Amino acid sequence: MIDLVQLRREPDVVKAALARRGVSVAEVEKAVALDIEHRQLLQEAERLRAEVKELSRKVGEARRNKDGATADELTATSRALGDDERVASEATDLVASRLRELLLMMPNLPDDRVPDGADESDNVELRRWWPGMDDGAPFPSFGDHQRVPHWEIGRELGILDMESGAKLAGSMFALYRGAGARLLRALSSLSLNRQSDAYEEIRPPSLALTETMMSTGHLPKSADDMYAVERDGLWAIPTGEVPLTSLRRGEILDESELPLRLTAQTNCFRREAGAAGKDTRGLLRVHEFEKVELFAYCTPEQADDAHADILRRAEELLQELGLPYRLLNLCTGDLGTASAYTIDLEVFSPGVDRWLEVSSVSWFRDFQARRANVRYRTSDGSTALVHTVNGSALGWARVWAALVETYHQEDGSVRLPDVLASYFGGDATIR
RNA sequence: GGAGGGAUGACAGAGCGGCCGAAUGUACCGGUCUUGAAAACCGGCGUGGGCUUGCCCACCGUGGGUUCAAAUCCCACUCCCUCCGCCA
Repeated sequence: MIDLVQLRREPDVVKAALARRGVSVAEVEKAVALDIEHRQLLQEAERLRAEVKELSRKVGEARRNKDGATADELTATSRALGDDERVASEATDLVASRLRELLLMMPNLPDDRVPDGADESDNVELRRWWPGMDDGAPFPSFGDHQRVPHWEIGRELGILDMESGAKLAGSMFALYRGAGARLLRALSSLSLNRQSDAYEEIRPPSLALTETMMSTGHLPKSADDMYAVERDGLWAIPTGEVPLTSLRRGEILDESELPLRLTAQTNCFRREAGAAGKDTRGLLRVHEFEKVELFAYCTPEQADDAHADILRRAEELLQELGLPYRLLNLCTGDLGTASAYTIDLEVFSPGVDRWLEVSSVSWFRDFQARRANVRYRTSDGSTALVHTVNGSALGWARVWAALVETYHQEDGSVRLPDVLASYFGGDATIR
């Protein structure tokens, strides 16, 4: 949620920033007007309530003094005022909830570093990495044996069975088997092992309350993209970010705890509404995938470092796996609702000949912290909202795809990088 | 799923419907004392919001209700504990 105080103080700044993200000026002005109206109503309601309280105090006093006549008179007056108070309060609450609804639908203010743009085609590529580039090697030219899509390799080797996934849960659900399943497990283990020096490992529930989903900004705006367990009022988490951000919801952290870094491996559920049929072959886009998330609560001053640390760790994993990738600075049109600044990592898939998003490293400023009400105690004793940052390290379905294609041998086997060998009993070749 | 008990400030723990935003203890912060520390003593010590910055309002698990007045009474829900049932 954006900062109401900032909206009051510098409405033009907010209007300009949100206009970059396609929020109309009229929308912002409506919020400003509702805020003014709300405060006026609030003053009146509180004035009446103060009077009722004062009268009630006097009623009690009169009763103690056995002055029944005065007490009855005051009671009557207070009762009438109470009716007025109720009306005023209801009017106040109505405006407050309208304002809240409006604010909940508004996206975060984009950072200055975010380029303007309409959609993903306007994202700005920052740089690329590939094995050997430091020694002057060119971007790899992939052989014909690497130009085979992962779903074909997966079927050939019996390690990926999309048909069975569909049989069990419908299309766009994957089923890994044998070495394919083991590879998935190895990737999560590898990542979690790499993060253990600085990030506490968490195993959160896969389902979340509506309130939990609200805190990250996934609800109310993106309800159609979430799986709902309606009967119990729960939602399947689309990312580990959801439970991690709410882990300390409503709490005041001590500044000495920050940055508080957490990591979690979770399954991520996404309905991908409207995506049916497009770029959905194999593992390109699935309804459920495994991901390791990195997350930090931090002070505003720590946010840049925390963001850089997550990005570095995600990059290091891709480098260890030897997969070429690129970094994109997301433009205003592609930025997630809650994010102020996001760097995407895309791995290259030679078999599909496309770049695949495997991580989004985002800084949310205090947008999520305001919704989740996570604050910290500063050294001078006051409280302030924390900043949240998070990123994947990594989303495994697409990494799995890129690995299988990149390391596909001419003889049809897949020889995985040595870093994974220990997870395969020493020989990470799938035949 | 059934029966019972509970939920109050950082923690522990009081709180006959009316000077209760809340006793007391611990922790914490400041001070006195001390060579220093401990102990003792003194003082301070929740979070939001509004505006005329001095006041007002809200918050005692959550949401309703009763009342002139609710931490306190009523209803529903959630969570925790104990017991029974079921179960990976």
